[in-house]
Formats: sequence, structure tokens, C-alpha cells
Amino acid sequence: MAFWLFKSEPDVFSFDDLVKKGAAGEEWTGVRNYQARNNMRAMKLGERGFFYHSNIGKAVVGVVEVCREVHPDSTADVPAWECVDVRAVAAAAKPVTLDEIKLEKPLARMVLVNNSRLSVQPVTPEEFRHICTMAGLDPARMAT
DNA sequence: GCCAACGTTGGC
DNA sequence: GCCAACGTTGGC
Repeated sequence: MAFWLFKSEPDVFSFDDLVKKGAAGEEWTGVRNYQARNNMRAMKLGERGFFYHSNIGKAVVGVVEVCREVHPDSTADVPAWECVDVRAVAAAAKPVTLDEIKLEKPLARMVLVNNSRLSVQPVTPEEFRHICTMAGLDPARMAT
């Protein structure tokens, strides 16, 4: 079981927007970076990840779940681009900001901290549990 | 709004 | 195949 982090600018598509999509979730379209695409190719149905708001807020605001494995991105004009579908699982009781993440020693190696431009990233199980706890979410419940 | 970091493109 | 130029992302 792997864990992930999805970045989105909230004025374009926010966690609340995903919540409104309900159990069906939404395609994670628009990724045009091979590393990010390869991360999505590696995702399995049911795997969990964080929803991160970039630029505005700069915080982990919720947990999402992969509800459809990789398939062609319907917004792409070339077939190389693919995406998964995700749905909202839980909103963070307390959003975890990038500043707070940077202050945590166990999170110093996160991709979010070291390669801020990658829009779909892997997260280690330790990082996932740690941030869930900071967000006021039960890590055991979130990881299932 | 600026700029550093990164990825991509294209000339050679 | 190298690397300069350019575009984009995202933190500040």
C-alpha cells in the first residue's frame, strides 16, 4: 500500500470542489509531467493520499482515495497523458501548512519540501501517519 | 510581482 | 548528445 500527495491550486480546483463530487470522485486531469504521470500509473485502487492546496493556503487540507486506476486523460490532445480518479475521504480537522511541515524533523525528506514543483508525489507511510496526526485525523482509519 | 528551480525544446 | 533559451510552477 503506497501513499501519495496531489497538488492543486484551490482557486482552480479545491478540496471542497472534490467533496462536492461525492463518491464518484473526479478525474485528476491536466498533469503534463512524466514523473507525475508515472506516479499515477503506479497507483492502485483504494490507495490514499493527501490533497494539498498550492499557492493559496499552502497546506494539506484533506485525504483522498484513488477510485479509478490510470486511464487516458480526457483533456489531453496526445495519448501520452493519463490520470487517475480520486474522491474525498476526509477533510483535515486542522489543515497542515507547509511551514508546519518544514518544522517537523521527520518530514524533512518529503518530496513536498525538496521538489516543490512535482504535482503528484509519493508519500512514505511514516509521513502519511505523521501528517494525519497533525491534521487531527486518525492515521489508522485514514490508511485503510 | 519576483525569481529560483525544474523540465522541455531546438540549434548546433 | 550537449547546452542555451524558454516556459511553467510555486514559494516567498
